[in-house]
Amino acid sequence: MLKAVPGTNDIFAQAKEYPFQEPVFRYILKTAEEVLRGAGAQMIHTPIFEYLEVFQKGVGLTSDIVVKKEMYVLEDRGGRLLALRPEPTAAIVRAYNEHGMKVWPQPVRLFTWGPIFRGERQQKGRYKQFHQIDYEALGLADPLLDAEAIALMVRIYKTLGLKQLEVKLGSVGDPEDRTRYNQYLREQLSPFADRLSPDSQARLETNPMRILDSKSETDQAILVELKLKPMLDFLGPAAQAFHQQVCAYLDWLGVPYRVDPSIVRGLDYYVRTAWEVHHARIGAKSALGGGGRYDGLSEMLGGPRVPGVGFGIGVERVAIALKEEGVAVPPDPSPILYLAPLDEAAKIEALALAEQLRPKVSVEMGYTPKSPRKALEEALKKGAKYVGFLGEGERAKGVITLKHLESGEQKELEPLQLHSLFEGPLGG
RNA sequence: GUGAGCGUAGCUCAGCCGGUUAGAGCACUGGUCUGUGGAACCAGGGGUCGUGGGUUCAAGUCCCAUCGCUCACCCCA
Repeated sequence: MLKAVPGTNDIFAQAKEYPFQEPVFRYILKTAEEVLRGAGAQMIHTPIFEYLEVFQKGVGLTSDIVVKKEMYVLEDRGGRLLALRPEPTAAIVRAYNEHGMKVWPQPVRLFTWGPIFRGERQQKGRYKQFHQIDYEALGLADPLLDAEAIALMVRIYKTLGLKQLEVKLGSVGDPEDRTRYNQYLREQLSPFADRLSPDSQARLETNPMRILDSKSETDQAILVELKLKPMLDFLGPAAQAFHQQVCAYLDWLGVPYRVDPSIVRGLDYYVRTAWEVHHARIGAKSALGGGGRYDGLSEMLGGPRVPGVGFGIGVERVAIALKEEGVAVPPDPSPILYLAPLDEAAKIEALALAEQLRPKVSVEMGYTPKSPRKALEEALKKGAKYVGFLGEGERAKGVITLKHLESGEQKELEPLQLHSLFEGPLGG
């Protein structure tokens, strides 16, 4: 039998894996949408695939997404290469440029949500197709926007009911700063090159900063031994001031964070502010989401200089965190009325009545005639408020028998009376 | 790509030292109960025991291979 691709999930209410239940996803998306709309951001949906170049250039040639070939690439009829989006930011910047949003009042603040694709092997909290909520503030390079983005992100988590959060804030500096830092790291680490893990030896050339968060024990031992200075010590005056301003704004807002000098982002386009929000119990990957500033991204895509800051929230990881913290998620709504046909002829009568009452009243029905007892049990399982019986007796009198499940009260009503009953504030 | 653990009903699992016709609970359908409350009892449907090969009089059980799943590494959400 064919199965879903490993690392992808069917998301529906009864799904066995708790976090991947549709009501949980809806709760997360709805909450995020309320927070972000409430903050004046506007929803945008970009296609889930773009020309490959958008992500190649946007994400950076030394990023793992490109280097390790984690993008799903497809070929269009004309031979153009397309890619399923491995992250949303580059596509949003592309859209900003394509639609001339630079003439709008700046900053332009956008958000989106949807599936993201990366060719990775599945494990807990990591999937080939996962979902992100994404927020971007474009067109203005002000640390106030960085602080606001962090505050909004934290607000989303808190509104959802999460408590065990930690914001790790750092700065990756400006490109010049990073060049100086990488140079410093190469100088310090080169003498130990042969003792480094193979991965890290390669990184020594391409991106020495990545060595810093290597999980290899020998690498870490070397790092500890060398007492390397953190990136933050290499910030130029501008980046330094910017970082301090972000911190000051966060202090002013009362948003708790911890400065983490070792924060390194996986995507090449980040400059200055970089942060991650972590949660205690998500499995090996504890990041609930991350964000940063990417002032150079637009130019990498061949556009004008457009500063920007934004974040991505991993929906699956938030779902796992909600489960771990035991946060109750609103269930699917129950029907108000359950119509129970008691014989064959009543089936169409029930459906016709349901159609008349819908959509004002949420009506479900039994599609197979059953004994009143069975019908009652089914209505209870569905969580209905009322049961309407339609059978021989009702047909003769032109009524339906309506029973209120909680009180047990029951009366025979004509269809018109039924309509007016549900006119009322709660449906009686 | 690498490593480890696990594959028996839709789900959770039991199945001893290899031994007759492969089991339980949940879920589903029906009956007890022919027009009234989630129960209980009874019955029923549902299985290529992941797949292929080997050992054996005999394999769900032992051996080999293979596939799948999960977790972890790398890295990220």
